[in-house]
Amino acid sequence: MSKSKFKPFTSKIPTLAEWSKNFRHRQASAPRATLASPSIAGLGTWTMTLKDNGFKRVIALEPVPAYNHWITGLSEQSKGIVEVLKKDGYDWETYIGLKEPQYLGELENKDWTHVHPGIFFTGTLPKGSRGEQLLAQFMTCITNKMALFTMGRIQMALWIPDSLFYKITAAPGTNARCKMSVIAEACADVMPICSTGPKDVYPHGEYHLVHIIPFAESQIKSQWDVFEYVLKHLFVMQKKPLSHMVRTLGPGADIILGRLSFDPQILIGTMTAMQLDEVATKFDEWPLRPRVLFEDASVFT
Amino acid sequence: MSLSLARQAVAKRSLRFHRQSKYCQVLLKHVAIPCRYQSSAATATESDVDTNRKKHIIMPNAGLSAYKLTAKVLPGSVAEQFAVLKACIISGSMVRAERIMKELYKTRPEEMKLFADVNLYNTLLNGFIEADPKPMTKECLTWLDAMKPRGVTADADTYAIVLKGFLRQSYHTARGLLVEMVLEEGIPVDSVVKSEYLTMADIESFRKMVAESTQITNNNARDILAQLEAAVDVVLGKPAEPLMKDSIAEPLIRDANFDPVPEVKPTKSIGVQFLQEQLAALGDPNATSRMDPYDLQLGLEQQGYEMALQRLLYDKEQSMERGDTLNAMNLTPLKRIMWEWHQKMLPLVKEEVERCDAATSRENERRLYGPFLKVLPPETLSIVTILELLRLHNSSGIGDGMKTARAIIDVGKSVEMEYNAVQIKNKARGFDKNSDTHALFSSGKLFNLAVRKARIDMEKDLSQHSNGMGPANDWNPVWPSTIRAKVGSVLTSLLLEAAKIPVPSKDPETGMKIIENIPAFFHTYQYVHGKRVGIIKFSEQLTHMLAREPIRDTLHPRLLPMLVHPNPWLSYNSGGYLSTKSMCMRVKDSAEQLVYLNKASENDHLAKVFSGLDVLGSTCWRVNKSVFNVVLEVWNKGEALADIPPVVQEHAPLPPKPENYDTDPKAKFNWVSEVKQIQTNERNNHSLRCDVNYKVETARAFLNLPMYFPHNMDFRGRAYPMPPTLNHLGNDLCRGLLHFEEAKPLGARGWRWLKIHLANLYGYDKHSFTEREEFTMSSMDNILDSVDNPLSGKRWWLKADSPWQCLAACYEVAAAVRSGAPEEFKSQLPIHQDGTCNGLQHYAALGGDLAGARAVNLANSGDRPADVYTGVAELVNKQIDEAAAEGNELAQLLQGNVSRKVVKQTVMTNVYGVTFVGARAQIENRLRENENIPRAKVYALSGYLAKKVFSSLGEMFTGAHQIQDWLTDSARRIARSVPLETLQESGLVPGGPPAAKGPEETTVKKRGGGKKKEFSARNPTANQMTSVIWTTPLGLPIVQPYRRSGKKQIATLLQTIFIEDPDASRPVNTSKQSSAFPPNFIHSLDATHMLMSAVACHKKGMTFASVHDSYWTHACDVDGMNEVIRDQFIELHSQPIMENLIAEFKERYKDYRVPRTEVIDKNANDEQDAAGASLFADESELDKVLELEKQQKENEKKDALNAIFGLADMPEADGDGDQDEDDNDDMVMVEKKSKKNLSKYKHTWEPLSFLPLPKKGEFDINEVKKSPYFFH
DNA sequence: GGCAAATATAAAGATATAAGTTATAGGCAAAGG
DNA sequence: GTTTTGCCTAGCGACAATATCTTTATATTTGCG
Repeated sequence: MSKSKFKPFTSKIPTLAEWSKNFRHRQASAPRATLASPSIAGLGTWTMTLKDNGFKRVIALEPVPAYNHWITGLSEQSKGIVEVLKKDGYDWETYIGLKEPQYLGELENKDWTHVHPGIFFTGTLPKGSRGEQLLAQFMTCITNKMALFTMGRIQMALWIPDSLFYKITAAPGTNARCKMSVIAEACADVMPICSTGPKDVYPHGEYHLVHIIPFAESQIKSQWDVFEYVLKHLFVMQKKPLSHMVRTLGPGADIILGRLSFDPQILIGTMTAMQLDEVATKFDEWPLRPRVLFEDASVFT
Repeated sequence: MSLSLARQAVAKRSLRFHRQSKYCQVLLKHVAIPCRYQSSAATATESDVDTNRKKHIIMPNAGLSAYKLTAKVLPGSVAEQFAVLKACIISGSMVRAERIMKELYKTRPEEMKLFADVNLYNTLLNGFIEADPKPMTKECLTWLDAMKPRGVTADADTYAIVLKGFLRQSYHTARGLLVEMVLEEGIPVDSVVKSEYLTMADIESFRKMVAESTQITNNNARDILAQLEAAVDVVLGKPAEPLMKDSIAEPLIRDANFDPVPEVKPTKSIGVQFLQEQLAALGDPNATSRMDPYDLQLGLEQQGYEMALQRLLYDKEQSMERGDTLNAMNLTPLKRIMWEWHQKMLPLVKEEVERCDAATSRENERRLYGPFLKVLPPETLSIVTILELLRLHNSSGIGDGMKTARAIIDVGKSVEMEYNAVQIKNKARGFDKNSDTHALFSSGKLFNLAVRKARIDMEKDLSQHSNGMGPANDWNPVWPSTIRAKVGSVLTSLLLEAAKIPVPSKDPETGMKIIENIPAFFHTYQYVHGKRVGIIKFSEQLTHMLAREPIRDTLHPRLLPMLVHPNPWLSYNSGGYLSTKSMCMRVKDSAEQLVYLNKASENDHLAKVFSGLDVLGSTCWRVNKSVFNVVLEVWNKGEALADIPPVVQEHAPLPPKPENYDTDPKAKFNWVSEVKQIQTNERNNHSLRCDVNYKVETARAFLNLPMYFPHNMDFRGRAYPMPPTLNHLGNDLCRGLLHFEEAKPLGARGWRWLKIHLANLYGYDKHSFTEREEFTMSSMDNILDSVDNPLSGKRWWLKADSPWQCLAACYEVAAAVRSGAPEEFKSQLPIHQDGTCNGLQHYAALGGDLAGARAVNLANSGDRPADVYTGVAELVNKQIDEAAAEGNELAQLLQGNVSRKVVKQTVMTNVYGVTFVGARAQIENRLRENENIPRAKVYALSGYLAKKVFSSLGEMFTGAHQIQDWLTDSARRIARSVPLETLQESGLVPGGPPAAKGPEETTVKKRGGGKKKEFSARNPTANQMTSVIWTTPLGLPIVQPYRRSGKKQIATLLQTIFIEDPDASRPVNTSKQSSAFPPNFIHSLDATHMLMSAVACHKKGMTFASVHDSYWTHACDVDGMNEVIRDQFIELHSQPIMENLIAEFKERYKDYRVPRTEVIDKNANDEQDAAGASLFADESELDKVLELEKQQKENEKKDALNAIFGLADMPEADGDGDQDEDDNDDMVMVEKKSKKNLSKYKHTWEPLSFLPLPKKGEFDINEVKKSPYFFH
């Protein structure tokens, strides 16, 4: 049942035209710039596609000299459309640098009622922990309007590995439901565009292109640190009811159960982002809640 | 003191000997025939070879099935069932017990044949007899009859139990049994009467039976009855009360200057005084202060949780009596709340027990842990749980909490220990024998190996498996950790439910004030490196409460220093504390170590090791009151000083959030980690402060009392005191707080050594003895000032390397000086003689390394001690200068910056096998402290320097390095090796038993068929089960424990926990085995040297203590000890240690095979070599490769392009496919090319062999005798 | 009432979890095309 | 079947990942004649 909820992807590769169809509204609003973060090999290709597809300016983030060389070549033949920045999309500093006027500084647009008309972020996330971490971070940045999203409600199109795709799109009650799906659910539309076959790309594995459009307003209203604390603790056991897991938030935290608008017997994994946010809010209001919410046993010698 | 007291003790006990004729007789039998042992000693040289061979315990490889039989390793599930069985018997659930027995015989017949011994049966039978409400004699007889067919021979205890049962029912049957016993089993009647399963009343009823059996006509029966009567008379003819208080017992506290014990803020006391208070409080007012120390020690060990409970109860009742209202009760808030928890928890425990009783066969968990909840009353279970949880506060680096796994296992373990303690206490008859041993030991006789042997033999005569404690033949299976965890989790979860704290709060909606009853503890989780860790946390309110109250209420003391001599080690698990069962070796999760130790113990190989440990334990200590007072003052002031951390009142204010906290993840992250760091620091400081608090508390508790530290060993044989908090291995503070009990006049030499000692402690230890002596004399003003105004004066002592010890030395020196006649001053201060880089000393001795020997003072090297670190630094500097002259930039930067300190750590850790990386890190740290070094260059410089240090070390200690390498290599070979049988069993080598193992075969197939790789020379890891094992010159078998972890998840009530599975097959960790072998081997040698020296010192009447390679004695005995140290070192190294080692290896690993990879295609190999060479040498070739790579990448790119967008001209899959194939072709060609050039390898098994030993150098070990700074 | 098949249940094995990589890089052993 | 990837990185003393899903093994029930 869980699987049937997802749009099945054919291993057939969509053509560029097909792909473009999915971004029709974008074409209408004539994008002025894009960011590409070609994190994995072979995707200089991706940059090239963007170049050939009506973007006015493509800023390519590529820190690895070997690949950088490649993109630079691309840049040269692109007549100034493609611009190479030797920065890593993984680095936080990169996004500060991008706010410089010569890059995206001019385009900053604090109006979140509309999707940012001028900036489009795209790239490929690597398989493994790094990519996962990065995607999760993108989502928290959206909901908190941090980093890239200080510049506005920027839409993204990301190539992500299979496993990540299932996680980020997991609906309440599904097997892949996790912290990241909750945050994604709360702050953005995540829509599949197309997929690769298992061996189409290196490193091997299925990749999916997802279109991420931040909501005008995140559903997470509680204080972020509190929400994160609550989320982290509750998701230790998703198959247990909230009434059980809420106790792990603090001694006597079950007192907030009666203050909720829904049945506390609900299983964690089936809770919606809004419900979780409500828990976080009530938890925050609870006078006896633990003072310190940072509790990383960061024990290094 | 010890002598007079000991003599008294002996005299006193000898009275008991008369009563306890059996012990007396046996003891005399053995001791009175010294020639038996002398003769063997006389022929020792002659039979040396023989004994040497026997000295090695050799067991089948841990991977072989034979191992399980020989080593008698109890499988986990059986161990679990045994524990349950015992718990059932103890709690009277005999029906269940019987069912378990039947089930065991049905499902585990083989194991039962091996492990179901007469002691098990006796326990079971006794359970039937003592069954409530009436003896289950029928079942008893059934199982008695079942013994013989199952190969279990009934013994006197068996019959005692059965007879006891029938005496209450039918004299007829009893008589029949008696006759059967004597005639068929040949068990003498009197041995039955002596059985510890019989009470005096039981024996009394024997008499009654005899009296009522006058009409018996059968001759045999009459005869036997007569014997019985006689035996009964022997026992009952004596006073029935065995533990008569000796009124002549010397009062424990006999210190002339008995000081009033000052109060420690905020805590009061633990330990002895605690015990005394308790005893006094519980209506034993007179006995405490004049109690026999032996009994007091027993009391101390046995002040179980019951005591704590009763104390709580007592306090409570007292306040009630005083008419306190509930609110104004004279209990501290904490105690009151603990009482409430206890009250709340009791019904919960009781309910749980009932639920367990009612548990259906479906409720497996309850059926498993249920019986264990019945071995102790609910009151005890409750208090144990409360106190254990409170004790674990802040353990495992968790702030205000503990890891769940730790908590529940500890609770379970505590329940088990308490249960054991209660068992022992309830059977007081078992103790006399023990105190006899103790008396014997106190007299010093047990250091005579012959007497020791006699004593051990005697114990063996009396009981096969005596542990010196409790009923000799008790069958007491240990609770496997799974059981402990489950039992602990039940109790813990009940406590979590019960323990609440009322806290004022308010409703956030209405703003109404309310009281919330929040849990004192709660179960939660934390993530560490993405892994969940279960935590039990204290609520903040509880933490605050704890902080305000003395630790004595929450810290249930355990393993305190002893008041009397520790019991001598008679077997691997008998010795040390009087009634707390302890192991002579600290073994963690390595069954193999235990097996070898046990075997060695059984075969009497450990006598010398044990007497060494006994000597260490016999050293009597006192708290140094002068130092203690200063410590106390500092502590109460809350000042940070020396090792004492400051009091931190409130949390430090958090740093302000940065401007861009809400927008920049980096900024946020930095701030969060800063906060976390602050929190960790606060936590660390707090636990440091707690640690010091425990130490000070312990010191205070023993302020006027003698202290003994029972010792045991780590797996290499290094000795450690068992009391964990305050001991002489602790930090400077601990050491400063302790000195010898005995005071000995300094004499001229001692006075000199005292002065030298002070200089050493100050840090002035690289100079000649005379210079050091002068240093002390010239510092006299400072010393006196330190003594007179330790805190208000110049605080000179604080500048010392070891301030507290230095202060102690100052007191001693000052007192000596002021006595007017220093040489007559009686000193208690231990004087240290430290090996100079002891590891290297042993290496140098083994390698016969001349230069090395000089560098570490094995040979005299001048009028000052040679200092390896300086030596290495000099050598390095020389090389650097040369390199700098040649223009090496790095060397130039380093010139003049390489001090002794920079290289010290690396040189020191070199013997531990530090790697280049580690060494570089160390040096890096040192270089960073130096401002002359440009930051950016530090890394490169440290790498460069590390290399130089390594090469210099190699130069200075050639022999040592060769040996180190040889050891590493040999260990690697061993750890990779596999016994021939394993190969034969798996059919890799012909010649094995032709598939005799039916079931074995199938299981192997099952496993192999699944997913696991097949066992072969190429893939041997899963079957590499061979640990490196060797025997020290003293006979201690050493087993390196490094294996792959075999942890499994275990379900408990709170969560699953992850613990080592005792049944898991755990292949060795080859690299750890080999890299750790050299240090372990050397440590086993230095441990040997230390134990030898300990015994030798003791023989000469010197007090001895040690911290591994630092040997301590009274000042006046330093010269004597120095001689001993050297003699023992020479004796140790005069043996062909390395030759013995290799011989042992060859014997132990006879017929072992090592996987070997060899090149079979010579040509291919050559080709590859050529190709490899060209790859780097030939420019054009290199270009070609690069070109190829480039092209490959291009193809990849194209490929990806096609894949993603279908941009290729040809539509869809076809084009892609072609493209793919083309690409692949290219790539394959490249690969093929390289593949063609690759050599073929063959994997084979070859016999385990060793490299020849490195050649020994010229150094003559006897030089040590003449080296003044060997230890200094 | 006996035995085999089918089903239920338990044990064992796998996998995901969090989230900046923590400053370093070489040697050796596990794993996999 | 041998290159690539990955791990750890000075020893001992002080211990310890866990929830949940998947697969496999074992126990129990059912079904049948």
